Amino acid sequence: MIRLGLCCIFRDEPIKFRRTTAAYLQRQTRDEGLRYLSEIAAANAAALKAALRYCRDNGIGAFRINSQILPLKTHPQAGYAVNDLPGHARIVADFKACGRFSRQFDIRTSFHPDQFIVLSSPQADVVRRSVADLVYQAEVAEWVNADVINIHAGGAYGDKQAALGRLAAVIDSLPPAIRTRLTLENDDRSYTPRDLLPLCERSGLPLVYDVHHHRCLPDGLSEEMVTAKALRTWDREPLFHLSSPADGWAGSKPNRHHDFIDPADLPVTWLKRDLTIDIEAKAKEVAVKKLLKFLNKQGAGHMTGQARGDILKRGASR
DNA sequence: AGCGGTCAAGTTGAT
DNA sequence: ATCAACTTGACCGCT
Repeated sequence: MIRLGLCCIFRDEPIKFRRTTAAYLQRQTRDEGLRYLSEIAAANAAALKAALRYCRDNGIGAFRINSQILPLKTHPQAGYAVNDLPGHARIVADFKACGRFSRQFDIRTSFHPDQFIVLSSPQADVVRRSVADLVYQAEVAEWVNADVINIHAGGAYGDKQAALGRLAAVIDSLPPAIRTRLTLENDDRSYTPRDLLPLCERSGLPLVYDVHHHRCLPDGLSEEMVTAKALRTWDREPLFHLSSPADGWAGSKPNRHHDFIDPADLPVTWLKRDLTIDIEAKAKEVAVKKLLKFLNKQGAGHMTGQARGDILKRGASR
């Protein structure tokens, strides 16, 4: 029932995604740069396939794809169209093969555009560039069968309600490829579940409930309450986030992520339901496998007969 | 071959 | 007023 998700990269497994920098590209001719970007894109499509295969083979049910899978795609100078890349047909075909693999083995994929993607900004150009990046990520999402593009609400600018109003207006203007995948996540600085739930309910956007952020920035709503409300914003399998604090809850910086997940940080109300939990832990696949092992043991421990093993959608022991 | 400074972008909050 | 912290390494220039 529960599936655990791995975020973007591996700690031990030799699966790497490549990148480059604008400075490096700008020292070359346009053609040389595009050839280089094409190599990286092809390598990243291969790495994604390897990542999905790893997930399948290790009982990991979801994989978050780094937003730099096509590096510098929308950079003002170094940016490019897919069709500019030499061998683009093959590259797109490779990504689409990842999409078929994802469907075939039920490995859910998602995107999490980084902090520069801000739809609530009062600066029109910031919003324009953010939307351009979402267009790119939605294009790749179509290829690879990703059903979630998850963003934060952005800055508060001293007036959260005004910022949320701008956000809602931008959301309404987005093309379907983005709109149908877009989700909102509570953050640990400005926007709590209490802030976001009304917008989610009104705009029909699912809430990606990050319980770690909620613990860092509480809003008076209980975890049980937010869990229940967030579940209702989803028209498909919900996706939540989980992490543990690096130095414990009493440490100086509880918002920093630990290498692993302390099972005590997993809300009990999340168990035994259809749910994707993205594991934000620095030990990456090692941390996911460790939690899977714990949950399997746990599931077998307090359940009997037919229910045995059903706690997890995908078993860890293969 | 290996090391380490640097990397497109926005916003906040700590100093 | 400046700058690290967010996700987090991987890359590229230099020795």
